[in-house]
Parts: sequence; structure tokens; C-alpha cells
Amino acid sequence: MAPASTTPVDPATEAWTLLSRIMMARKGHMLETAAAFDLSPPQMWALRHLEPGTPLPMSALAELLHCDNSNVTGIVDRLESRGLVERRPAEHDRRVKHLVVTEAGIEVRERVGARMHQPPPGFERLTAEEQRRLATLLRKVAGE
Amino acid sequence: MAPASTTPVDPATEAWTLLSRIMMARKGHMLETAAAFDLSPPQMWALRHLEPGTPLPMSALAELLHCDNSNVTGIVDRLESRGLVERRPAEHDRRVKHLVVTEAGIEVRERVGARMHQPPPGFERLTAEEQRRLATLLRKVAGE
DNA sequence: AGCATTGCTTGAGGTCGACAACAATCACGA
DNA sequence: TCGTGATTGTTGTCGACCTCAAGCAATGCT
Repeated sequence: MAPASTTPVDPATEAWTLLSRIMMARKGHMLETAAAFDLSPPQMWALRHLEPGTPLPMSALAELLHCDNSNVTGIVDRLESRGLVERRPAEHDRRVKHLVVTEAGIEVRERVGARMHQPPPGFERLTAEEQRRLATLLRKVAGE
Repeated sequence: MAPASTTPVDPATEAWTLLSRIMMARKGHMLETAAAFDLSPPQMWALRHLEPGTPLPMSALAELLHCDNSNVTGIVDRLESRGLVERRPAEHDRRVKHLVVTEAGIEVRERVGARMHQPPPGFERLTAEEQRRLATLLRKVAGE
């Protein structure tokens, strides 16, 4: 087998691979978070994508979720049946249905976010200064 | 508890949030990669978790995939029916079935990996030196 | 008005998710 | 040795998700 440790890897590729691994190790926590609020993962993502005060057409949500338009129907159905989201016909185009987070939805959305954004234990291994440098670099990658 | 908009955010939390966002933006590429090889996402993860030359019990794969034991049966069924993976009874414990990637499986696994590990465009915004620093920081977070 | 297009819903077919029940096998103590 | 209990993988059930095709209402263009 080829000695993978001695092979020089492109630093960007290495960084991206590490990033993927860190995220993968956090998958369990993500699933627990969704389960803690009786949400399926897609429902959780949908709720997170809906910003309070900013109505979003179903098709836009479908794009954000990287799934078919028809798929969003079912996901929103379940969120709506729990009173977390509301369908509201758009006045400028009656085909479009705007999604709005309800009060209860905002509550859940916030608590999910708080738990989801909690950094994994690995970040403790960095000093405060390193954490700042990491954030700065990632900000640049994310394009802000 | 302090107002989030005016409060400076913990750098670790900010880094983690950015990391999540970068990964989320790559979700489409992941789905395309799986689809390009006629694999479902779980099938792709399973194939990636199986290292050539290292037999893995079904239950171990279930843990890696963060899903129920019974669930792996179906995923492996489909991979096996395509000749990418093989079930082999373990000699030391006849309850256990070891999973082994076949030749064809290794081929697909490699090509999937090559495409998956390709860093997203955002990394081009970093200089080579910054990429190295980012990799170093992430290595520390990942615990290597 | 006529007609193609868009936005959402519905239905079919298939994969995945957790849970319960099961057979086969192992491990351990009486 | 034997019996009890735990473990491994499978099957079955049910709900959710996913894609695709078809359908319907509303829109916009000619």
C-alpha cells in the first residue's frame, strides 16, 4: 500500500478533508438535536432556513434544501400541522405560497440553533487566539 | 442571554457556525457526487467508511453511520447486489458478518473519494500560506 | 383570446429511519 | 454439562423522505 502519510497533499484538500471529518464526527450530535425536538433532520434544516420576518416561497426553500419542489410539500405539511410554520398566499402572485415561522416556530428554531451552533469539544484544543485566527480564515472561505 | 446582535460572539462558536455554513453550501456537490455513481448518500458513506483490506462487522458500520443495526442490512444488500461489497462470515464468531470491499468497490470508492475531497471554490480565496495555517488549525481541532 | 410557463400538489416507486420480534450464536455461572 | 442471558444480524412494520411524472391553478406573452 502507498504510504499515505509521506505523500504531500495539497493544503486546501487537506483542510477540506479535515473539515469534512470534523463535521462527520458531529453528525450524531445533529441527529440528537433534531430528535430532542421531535424533528426529522429535513424538518430541522427547513426551520433553520426560515428566517423570522422574512417570508420565503416554497420553491426557494426547495433550493436551499437541495431537493425537489414536491418534497417540500410534505415537510412543510408536518411543520404546519405542528403549528411551527404557516403557509400564506402571496398577494403579488397567487400561485406562490409564502412560508412564515409562527411564534411557536421561532421558539423552537432558536433553541435548535443554540444547540446546533454549540461548537464540538475539539475546539477547546485551540487557544482563544487560534480560535480567532480560525474564524478569520473560515470567514474568508465562506465569502464574507 | 445577552442580545446576540450587539454581543461579540465567542470565536469558537463563530468558527463552528462558519464551518457548518461552508459544509452546508457543499451539500449539493455531495448529492451530485453520489448520484453520479448511482449511489444513495447512505450507500456512499458506507462505501467510504469501508477501508480496503480491513473487514468491518455490520454493527461497526452501523455505529459509523449513526443508524440502527437493522438499517445497515438494506444498505449492504444493495451494495452487495451491485458487487461493490461482500459479506463474509467471521471465523472467530459466527454471528458476525464481515464486510469487505470488492475490486469493483475499491474502484468506485476511490473515484467517489477523489470527487468528494475536492475542495469547494471558497478555498481559492486563501493564499497557499493561509491554506496551510487553516489545515494546521483544523488538524488540531480534529485531534491529530 | 390562445397558449406556453410557472408554482405547488398529488401519486407511484424506491430508499432510509427507528422500533419490535426473531433465530443463531456466544459467554458465563451453577 | 447445562441453562440463562446477552449479542449479531435479519425480517416486518410504519412513517418520512426522495425523485419523477402528471395534474391543476395562476400567470404572462403574443
